[in-house]
Amino acid sequence: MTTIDDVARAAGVSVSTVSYALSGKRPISAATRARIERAVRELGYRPHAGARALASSRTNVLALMAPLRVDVNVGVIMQFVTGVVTRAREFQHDVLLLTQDDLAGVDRVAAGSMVDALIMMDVEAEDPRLPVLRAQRQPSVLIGLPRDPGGLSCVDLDFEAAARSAVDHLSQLGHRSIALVGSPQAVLDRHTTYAQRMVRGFESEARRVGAQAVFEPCESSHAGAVDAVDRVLDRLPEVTALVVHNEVALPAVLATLRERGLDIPRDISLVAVCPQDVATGQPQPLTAVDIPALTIGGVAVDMAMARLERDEPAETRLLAPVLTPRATSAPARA
Amino acid sequence: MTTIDDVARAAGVSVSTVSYALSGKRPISAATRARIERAVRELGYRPHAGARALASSRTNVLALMAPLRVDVNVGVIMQFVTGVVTRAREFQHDVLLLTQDDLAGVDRVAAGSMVDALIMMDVEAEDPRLPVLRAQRQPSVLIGLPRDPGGLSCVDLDFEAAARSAVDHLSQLGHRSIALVGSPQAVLDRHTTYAQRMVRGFESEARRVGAQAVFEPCESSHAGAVDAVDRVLDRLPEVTALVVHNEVALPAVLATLRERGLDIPRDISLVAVCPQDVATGQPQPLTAVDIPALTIGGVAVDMAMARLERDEPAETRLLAPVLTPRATSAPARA
DNA sequence: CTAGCGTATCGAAGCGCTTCGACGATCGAC
DNA sequence: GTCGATCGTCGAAGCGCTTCGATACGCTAG
Repeated sequence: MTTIDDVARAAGVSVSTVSYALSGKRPISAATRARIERAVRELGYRPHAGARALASSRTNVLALMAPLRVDVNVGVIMQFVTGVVTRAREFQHDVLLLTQDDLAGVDRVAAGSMVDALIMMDVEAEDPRLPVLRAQRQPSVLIGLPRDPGGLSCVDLDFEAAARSAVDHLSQLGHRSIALVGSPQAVLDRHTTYAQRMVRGFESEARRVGAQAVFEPCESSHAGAVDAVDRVLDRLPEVTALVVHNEVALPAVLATLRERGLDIPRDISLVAVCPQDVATGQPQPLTAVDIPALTIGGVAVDMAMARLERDEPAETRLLAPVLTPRATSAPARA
Repeated sequence: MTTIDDVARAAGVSVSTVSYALSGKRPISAATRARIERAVRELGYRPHAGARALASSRTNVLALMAPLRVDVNVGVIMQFVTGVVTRAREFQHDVLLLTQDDLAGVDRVAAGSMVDALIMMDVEAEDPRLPVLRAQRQPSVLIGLPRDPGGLSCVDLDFEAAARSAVDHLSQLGHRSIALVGSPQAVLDRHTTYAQRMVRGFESEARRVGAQAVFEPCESSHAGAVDAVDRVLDRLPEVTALVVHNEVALPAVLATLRERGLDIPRDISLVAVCPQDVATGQPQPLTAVDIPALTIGGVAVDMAMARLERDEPAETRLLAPVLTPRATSAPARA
């Protein structure tokens, strides 16, 4: 292993000069810097991460807790993760991956000084990890919105507004009977707030525009989708529009509607709440409110860095929804 | 931050005694050990990862390079990752996540001593990362099979055998005209060997059992699936069985067959090569060769640890395929 | 001509841990 | 009663880096 000592010797300067040349924390003459850079290149020098962390109490690593179960929406999670990793790299940080259920992991990596900050996905209303996060000296950022952020930064899509904009869009097209096919019951029971915020926005906006509204949770499977659609048709036979907030069930929902003899958008309009690539990857491009997972992941990193580098206080950011009309929404028939 | 010094003082012993008590590398009397453990607990002591890495040249971190693009099969990747993270924890290791394209990342984390070993997914025949991996002092494990492993450990499903067992199963049911709907052309072009091994196994086994065989690549989209199915029906009108090795296109393939008036398994049998949960999560449970992604991820960690702890030499492990007959394969009609 | 300043560099301390060699005490064997 | 092992513990060195204070030098201002 080549160390900073080797570099210093090769460049004919002291160790501290090398350190300052590489970090830029003190002025170094152009000539000296050049000699050092040359030595670094020729020796293939890489600072030892552990030594650096020990001396500077900065690790240049971020922890990311991701739900690695298969029941949740894998695609969206992957995008969050990608967003985090990509943006982290732009800040010279690497990402340590923890599983959602690894409560002890938070303490291990934070108290053990393995990371500079933590990012946590899929937060629940009363998430048991929150107190643990608050106990650490490193800042953390939540993707999602607990009941009480209390000192932790949060970022998420404004699902309430997303639901409202979906209902609004449909209402403006003349629809008066709208159903929400949502997250699985288990997700609601878990008090994952995005699901609840979605329902709240849906119901309040329907009330405001004077539309009939029913909400049905939907398991993330083919059978679950069939069930949910049938329950909707049963509870609200005059339904002319659907808001679907369940990427996994989406294809099955579409298929079931078709099987029930309903044409989209002739008989029934549909607005999905899902990532853009899911919306455009279906047999029919879906009118949808985008879930900008990549962006959200990136913003989470930005927020972590803001606290780290300029120790800005914790804040909550809710991203405004963007609805893109595509092929699946049309005026209600008179 | 509480340090090992604090613990030593609290327990009334020297620093080295604390270290030995915690690592177990030298015998410590039960009484002393108890005092130390008590101090650790009361002070909430956590060893500083960087300091430990510096002193011991062990980081207890594994690097995992995962393809975080969306075009590949996200679900399977997630399972690999989960398998790796879960198993790594059993060896007291954490996982640092790198993106596939981050070639410099390999050098950064390995040469910078951030990790003890590297695991790389989605290996191509002539992967440009291989020389970089070979240049590091840390061992690496590939998930996949390059043309020349040359000193690197490899683990993967035996896709050639998987294809053979699928063809065999169909052949025994009397099918004589079999098509393989496979990976996207882009994956083949990239020389991802699992796709090639699949095709090779498919074609050789079809030849052996004397069945007609055609292979069609298939884009991972609805349109791509429709295309692929139509091309198959066009090239081999008498086809009675399909092997599908493309989880993303799977639902669309099933839907297209139905749309073309073909009933499964009455008119056409189907064997998928996909993770078990995908096979059983379809509208109809699929006869399938399991891709045991979780297991493979775990085995990758085992192999890394074997080299680390008992420095065993590099080896290649191909997991034997398991075909489970379900609802989509039936005897060919006479 | 000198006081004072900014610039470029150096030396040394210290970050928190592991590990090696040493040492006193205890014990069984002769 | 003595000798060597064995056991439990300690002290100190050292892992590779950052950072603080000091220093040396060349300037400019007065």
